[in-house]
Amino acid sequence: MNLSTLLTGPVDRAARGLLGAHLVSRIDGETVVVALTEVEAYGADDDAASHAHRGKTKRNGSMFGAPGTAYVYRSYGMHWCLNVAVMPAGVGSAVLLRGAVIVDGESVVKRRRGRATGLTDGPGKLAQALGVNGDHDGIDMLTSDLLELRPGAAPDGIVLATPRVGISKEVERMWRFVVATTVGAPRG
DNA sequence: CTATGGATTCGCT
DNA sequence: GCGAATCCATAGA
Repeated sequence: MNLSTLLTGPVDRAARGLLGAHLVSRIDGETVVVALTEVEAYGADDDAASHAHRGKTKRNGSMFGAPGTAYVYRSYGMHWCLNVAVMPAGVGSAVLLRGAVIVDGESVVKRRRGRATGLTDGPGKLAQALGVNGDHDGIDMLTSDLLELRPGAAPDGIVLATPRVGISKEVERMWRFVVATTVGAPRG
């Protein structure tokens, strides 16, 4: 199955299927490549934990974009979080990219993050590692050179489904997917 | 108009 | 383990 097909389908399926996919960032002229190891699915009206729950707004508009559209939002006033819009345009579903392993560009990431460990094991960290900020909201990651999503090898390990992190509603929905071989998988 | 509440991270204890 | 840092769209008056 190709990425476009995957991203047009149900958001929990898409999230699970994105594990192992590669994300290539060429932001600021520096290349960083990561392989996704931790994602969360966020639905539309029926998912009270989702930003799209109360409909389309200026802030979450990209969530309603075509499959593969980047939805970038500011979290807690200081961090950026990167999501991939899922389902046909007009439907507010997205997959939050929470964690990854670095495939290429580790030195760039260390410089951007200002540290040598814990580089990409959290949504804010991952966005910073890739150089993603509010300017990149709305980018089509299936066609952009700046931020490109491309198929990768299936995850080498068991995939766990757990409750999502940091939310207060819909806690029982098992929509966080983590590759179990990720050593020290956070808050599992 | 003002108040509020986060899909978090880091440093200090 | 705990709390501070810090933005701004949304909701309510």
